[in-house]
Amino acid sequence: MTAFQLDEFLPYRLAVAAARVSRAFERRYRAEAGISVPEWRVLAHLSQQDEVSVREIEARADMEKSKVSRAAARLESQGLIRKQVNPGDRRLVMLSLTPEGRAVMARLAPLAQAFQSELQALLGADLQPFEAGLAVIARAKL
Amino acid sequence: MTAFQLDEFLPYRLAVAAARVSRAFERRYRAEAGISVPEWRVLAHLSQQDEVSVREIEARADMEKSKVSRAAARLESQGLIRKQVNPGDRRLVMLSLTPEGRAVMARLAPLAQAFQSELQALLGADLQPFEAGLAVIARAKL
DNA sequence: TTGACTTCGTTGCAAATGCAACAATCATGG
DNA sequence: CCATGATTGTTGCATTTGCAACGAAGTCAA
Repeated sequence: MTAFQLDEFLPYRLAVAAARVSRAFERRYRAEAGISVPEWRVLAHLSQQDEVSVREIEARADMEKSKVSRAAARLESQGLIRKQVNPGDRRLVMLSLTPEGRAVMARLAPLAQAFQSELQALLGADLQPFEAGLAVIARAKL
Repeated sequence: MTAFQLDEFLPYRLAVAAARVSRAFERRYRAEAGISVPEWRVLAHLSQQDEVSVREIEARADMEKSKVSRAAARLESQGLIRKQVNPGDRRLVMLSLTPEGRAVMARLAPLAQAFQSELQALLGADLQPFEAGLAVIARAKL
């Protein structure tokens, strides 16, 4: 039996790559806006959809609802988002960007674009299949 | 200005994919051996190299040294690894598998192989470029 | 309407985490 | 030899995390 090789183990390599990329990008927006990863994700979600409930972010952003809830609380106390109870279904809390939050995203979006471009250049010809792989994994039932 | 699309943001997609894969695999070895992700990583490293210091694992496994240190402490108290001071350089702590640890890895390695095969099948023709992408990211200076 | 059940978001709590500080050890230059 | 600085691993501490429990709100059927 050949010994197990962690170096060639896909979940491991994927985790390491993701952590590296995440940390690198986090350094940039942390320096620019002083927010954490969960906060960034919530802001980013809100920037592409005006009113989103905690539940929806949980489902789409791969975050525990308590994580979303706490990130939202911090963002609210920083004045970047607003939380309001949905009148139609009072269990739902609708999150939306304040003008300050919108301004922060306006500064962050170019950073994100630039970082993405770096990554794309790095991947070169492998970019398309790489993205396809990510899509497959995101959809797969594991 | 086109709105920022989190769905198409590579770091985000990579993080989500990695987290999904990690959680899925963790469920399996957790059920089989009752260990955590950091503990699995340490064990796996030790199974491919007999004696490894905390420092080496830190460097290669993308883990904080305190994380490695604590995972090693737990594994030692479970009787899966042994810690001994390196006589040549007494700052170094050499970690190695006990027979019990080796037995656990013997049960876990086939699980890992099976999981890897699933992933490879999932990725299909995209596998090679996908792995190439991971390698590029792992090497890149971000 | 009532009562049982579900869904949503928050919170308590124990565990995990990252970072800085630290002691122990080693290396290096004088 | 000594003194200074670097390296290694552990620990203290504040923060973050995941999970379960919970209250509030909604649904549905009888």
